[in-house]
Amino acid sequence: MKDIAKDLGVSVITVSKVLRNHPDVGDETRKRVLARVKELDYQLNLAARSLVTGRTYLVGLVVPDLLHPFFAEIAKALSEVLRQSGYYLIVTSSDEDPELEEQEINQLLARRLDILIIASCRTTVDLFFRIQNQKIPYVLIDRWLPGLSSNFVGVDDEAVGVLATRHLIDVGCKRIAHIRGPETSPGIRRLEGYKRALLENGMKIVDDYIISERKGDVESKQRGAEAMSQLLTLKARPDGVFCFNDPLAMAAMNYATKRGLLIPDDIAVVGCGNLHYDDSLRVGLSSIDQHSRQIGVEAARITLTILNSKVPPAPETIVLQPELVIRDSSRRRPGMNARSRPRRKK
Amino acid sequence: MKDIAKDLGVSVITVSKVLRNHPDVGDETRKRVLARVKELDYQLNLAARSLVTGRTYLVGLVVPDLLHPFFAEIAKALSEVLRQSGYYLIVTSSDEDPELEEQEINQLLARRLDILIIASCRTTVDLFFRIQNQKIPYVLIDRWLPGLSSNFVGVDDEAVGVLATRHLIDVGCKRIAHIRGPETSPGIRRLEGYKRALLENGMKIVDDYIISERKGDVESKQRGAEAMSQLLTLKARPDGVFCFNDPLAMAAMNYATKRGLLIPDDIAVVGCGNLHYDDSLRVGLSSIDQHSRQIGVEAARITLTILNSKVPPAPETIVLQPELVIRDSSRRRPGMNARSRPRRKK
DNA sequence: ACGATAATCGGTAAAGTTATCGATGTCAAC
DNA sequence: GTTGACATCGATAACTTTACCGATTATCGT
Repeated sequence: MKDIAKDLGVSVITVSKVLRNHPDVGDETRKRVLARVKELDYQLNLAARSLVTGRTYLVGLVVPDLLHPFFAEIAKALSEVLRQSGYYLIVTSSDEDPELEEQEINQLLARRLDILIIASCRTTVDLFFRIQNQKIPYVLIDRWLPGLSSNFVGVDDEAVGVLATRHLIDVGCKRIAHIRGPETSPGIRRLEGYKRALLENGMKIVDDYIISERKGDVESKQRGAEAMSQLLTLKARPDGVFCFNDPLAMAAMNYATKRGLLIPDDIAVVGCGNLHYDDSLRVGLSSIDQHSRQIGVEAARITLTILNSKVPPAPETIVLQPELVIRDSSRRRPGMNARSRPRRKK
Repeated sequence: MKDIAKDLGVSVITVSKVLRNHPDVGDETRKRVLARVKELDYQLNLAARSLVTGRTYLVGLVVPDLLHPFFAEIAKALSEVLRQSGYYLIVTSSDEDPELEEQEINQLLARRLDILIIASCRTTVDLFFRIQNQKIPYVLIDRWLPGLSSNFVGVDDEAVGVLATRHLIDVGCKRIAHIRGPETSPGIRRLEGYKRALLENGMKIVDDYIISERKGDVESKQRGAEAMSQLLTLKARPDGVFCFNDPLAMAAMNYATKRGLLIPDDIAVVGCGNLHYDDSLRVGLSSIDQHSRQIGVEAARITLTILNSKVPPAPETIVLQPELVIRDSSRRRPGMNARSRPRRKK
């Protein structure tokens, strides 16, 4: 900038104004500056600007897993919307590790991002108070924490559990299992929904039918298979399973099929996520759509509202209603369910 | 930092040294500083540091589509490796739009990232010369451009085409089609591999069997269906298809199945990407593994080499060899191929 | 006790940009 | 000719941190 100013016989300030489209500069001068800028293909230093303005135009996104289509879709939607307002996304993955998540967030705080969007795998609120201390706003997505009043965008996870379980009941399942998710709000609430649906329909909650996540479970392929294997050893074998998410459901179905069971006749399956490949699977997977893209869009909207307002607005909470998408994995063919057709051997 | 220094009666410089683990400071002082830092939970301003040191410890990643598991996996691997050396990833998506890619890259240049990693959808090299002008190093992944000597990590795409096509020939296909990818190096080279394999086996190249991508094609679900539909109208219907990637292959298979064809008996299919759900599909999808994770790891390695060396090292090129993974979509059951079994009515 | 070496600390300047406000010039209106 | 309004431009200081080198003290061998 100094060079350009010297070359043109104007001041650095004027050059700066041109670069910011500040009206306070003559047409003639503006043209000359822009010409020289292009000539040198000069690149502004945004780090220096940030230092002065106190804004980085960077939005941090912390997710447990970038590979999971659910989060990838949110990231994509966020990125698209924010870009239009000149904000950029810096994405980090916590790998479902609370420690790592803390480190990542510290790093983002040090970089003075304008705002953070977090799908947290933490179970305590202390870290978020620290964020608030730094006066950096944040929006939670997918998962919230009790005792924390903050912006939140996600799906009604209890409704997810109810919807899936009730559907299994509707198609005639009598012994419904649940392969549950982690100890964060979606895992907890979907379990609650599952329980509520059972109770509302006069069914008992059987502990053996609820498969918990063990620590260090990451690979859903293996976990789904193991969970299903565990269910199949039970004396009163379940005839329906609600799985926390689609990858788990897929793995569970694969295992059941390999063991010779028919889906949905022997055991019906419902997942969650409504991933794009759900209807191309060996057996089309019934799933609960949680509107991932919409979550991203809404989070972006809240983000922009916060960034554009002088004083921090009151926390906003957006809870989307999930939708059931029925496919073959839970479609009982009439007169063709487990009770009416000859039993198969093992 | 000024406050901390004043509180403790030391200079700002000393505080700065402590924060950087500089040895040039006494144990006693170091402890006192660290204590006060924790007390105020003071956050370093990395933007200011960048201004002075000229390094941001940020790595830019530009991909055409974050949702595509291939790129998501690369992003994840990159992020994991780079993090260990204190570098962070800032990811942007170009949506396969060369214009948008240029804007994104400009933005990243202005932010003075230490290095860029790019899966470019551009067909000209001018932009890359501009990057070189800014003295910012970059690594290309997945796609390269002719006339550009730069770092590159990717798979041998001609081998991909040869491997897939030769396999289809091996299982007895006589009329092999190719649903091709975009006009970037992988699309071009895989097509070349396809052609070479045909010629080497004395087969003719039939233009009608090569389905090109039309401009603005993004949704592979629809494109796969349309491409397959186009192939099925041909008088001499193909009995094998090599698809540019797995999502395309999946959509093509779905369409063929819906039209009553049997896979692989009526038409065999091979994709590319070896995605994790490939063996859970209605018909397990044979695919070419392009070692996505490995690409990420190697790119990270090169990146770190560049960042750690004083003078820019000579460009490095890493070409991984693809691997064929055979599943049902191309497994001809003996005595059960299209020629030996009774024809079905359309 | 002396100089030499090492350990510890700090002063100065600089990095690239922008906010704020004051200065100058022009022109029309009265 | 004075006033006011408007357009255009620039000087100063500030944002936070670090590189470089010089200054001070402590330690030690002889």
